[in-house]
Amino acid sequence: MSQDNFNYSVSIDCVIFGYDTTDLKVLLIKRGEDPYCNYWALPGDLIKPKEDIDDSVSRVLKDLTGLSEVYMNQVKTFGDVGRHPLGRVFTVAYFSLLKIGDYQLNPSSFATEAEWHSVSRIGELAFDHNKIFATCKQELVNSVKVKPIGFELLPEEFTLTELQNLYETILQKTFDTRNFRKKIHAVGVLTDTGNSQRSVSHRPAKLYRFDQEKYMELKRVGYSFEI
Amino acid sequence: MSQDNFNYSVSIDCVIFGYDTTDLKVLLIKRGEDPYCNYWALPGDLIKPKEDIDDSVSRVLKDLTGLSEVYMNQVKTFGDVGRHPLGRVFTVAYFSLLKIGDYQLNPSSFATEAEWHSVSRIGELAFDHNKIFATCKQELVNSVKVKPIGFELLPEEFTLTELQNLYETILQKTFDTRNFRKKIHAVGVLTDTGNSQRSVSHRPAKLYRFDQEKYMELKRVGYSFEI
DNA sequence: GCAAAAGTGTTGTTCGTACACCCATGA
DNA sequence: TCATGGGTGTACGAACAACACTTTTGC
Repeated sequence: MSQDNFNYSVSIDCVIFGYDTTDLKVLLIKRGEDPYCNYWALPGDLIKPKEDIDDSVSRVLKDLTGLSEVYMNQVKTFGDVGRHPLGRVFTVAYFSLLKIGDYQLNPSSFATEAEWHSVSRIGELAFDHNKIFATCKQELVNSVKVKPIGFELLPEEFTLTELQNLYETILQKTFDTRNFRKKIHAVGVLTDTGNSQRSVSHRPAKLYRFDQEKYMELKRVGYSFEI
Repeated sequence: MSQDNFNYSVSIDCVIFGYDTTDLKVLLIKRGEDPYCNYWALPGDLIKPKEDIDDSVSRVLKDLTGLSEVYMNQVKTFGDVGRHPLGRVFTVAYFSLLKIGDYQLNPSSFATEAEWHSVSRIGELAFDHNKIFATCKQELVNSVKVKPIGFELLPEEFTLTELQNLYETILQKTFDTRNFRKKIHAVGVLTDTGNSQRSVSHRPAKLYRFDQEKYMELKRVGYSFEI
């Protein structure tokens, strides 16, 4: 293997999902330079020479949102010959999930502008980012059916109605309230916090918390979640 | 983005599965050069400058086995800083499935030696190939539960017992014969060929064929298979 | 007391699982 | 005729889907 073989560039791109009580959103940045200047794009960056792939994603997430320990999941690598006008750039696509309330735009971010967009209203993105986005959204749908990752999108304490709305939004279908609650309780990864909603003009809902330990235990014994 | 950013190399590696009536196998090559000279390794190659990722995999498969149109599936990209001693090499891992009877080692292959190994008896492989292999094997297990890809590993015409053995081997569990057949027939992607086994010293089994069209139709209407 | 969302149980149906015997062939 | 694997149906229990009314709060 000669030096001639080290001619490529590799980046990561990240489909960052958030959820704000009614709507599934994705965080996009507006590009400030060519190519695709002024287009909305997925946040991403070139991988640095001494940086593992996952670390590169963590860095981008941290720079952009200020958050560490964000849920993330490698989805697929895109590398078609013509996908980047400046040369052969491979990109490793991830999706990640964050609690939208925790997020604050980092003003020193490399992007000129970052904004949440409804996943149902995404226009034409830079590069092949529409394709990447579609793939990652599908992967979110597949994952959410089988792993209890929905919690990553909700605040620490949440009501069962909020959880149900989240699942209905992502999976684009409705659930029967009673059956949904039965199923969730059967899974057994929720803890009743003892708290309730306050100052709502109807019967206040109980607040629950996701129990990471119970989930780990279930995973250990080979449990498979299915909503 | 300056020229300085085009310093990396990208390869594909392929976990090629085959099945020979009792055993799930993987095709490994023996490396003829350093690093890891004389180690068994996953077949793979650097991606060429004008070659899409999938095309690169097809090329490697064709060179090695003579086969085109082999089932293949991108699994994950590995790119840890130290994974390759000669520089920063990312590798996109695929698994693929082929009918072991169709395979003939191409004598002009780039490998010094290629050989089927039982998946249960894999030694220490070159680079991080043990990790890649484990990831791909797990992905095969996940996929086979939910997509009828098992057929890719069997000859054109096969018996239900062969199919059951295949699933039992991959999933490492046993199925009740009657229940297995009920489920397979319910899926409805098998066609009775009208043929039977010949010259077996017991009641000859019917031969079935996988019906690609019926499968496509099911996929179109949003069907989800579950064995 | 009324509007608004929270919360809760039962029943019928479907699906999965467990289980044992006769059949067709070659030797 | 015997050895070998091929092929089939039923009954029970578990899981899932459908469905309506009472409760708690703010105004």
